[in-house]
Amino acid sequence: MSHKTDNTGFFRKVYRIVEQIPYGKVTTYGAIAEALGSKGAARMVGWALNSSKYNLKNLPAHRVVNRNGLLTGKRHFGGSEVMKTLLENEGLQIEDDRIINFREHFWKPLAGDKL
DNA sequence: ACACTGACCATAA
DNA sequence: ATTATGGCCAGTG
Repeated sequence: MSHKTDNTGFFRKVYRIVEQIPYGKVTTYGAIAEALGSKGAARMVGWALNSSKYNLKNLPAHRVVNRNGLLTGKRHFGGSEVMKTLLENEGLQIEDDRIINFREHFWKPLAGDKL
């Protein structure tokens, strides 16, 4: 993995969207990939966020969950409850690694922004 | 250059 | 309901 700060292309676009997720809102890997024009590249979004922990530590990566509102990335936040706690601090309710009323807190990335 | 992996997703059986 | 499969594409060995 690259521990550099020179993120190019796809990764940079992912970061650009993630940093726009409003406080208390969440979005999904697939939605980000779709906004980027690569619908099937949802897996790469997670991969980009994985790298982000070496580059951009302020990135609100905890606001990205899978399409079911499941905290699938929790194991990459160090402790097992870290991601959950971060979200709860933003007013979300989580039960069994799933965001309650996920749809109401979902934020759709703006597909139009050029990045 | 090739094979495999991955914080995913949609579809099919 | 669950499992299997293909796609997506950057990174790594």
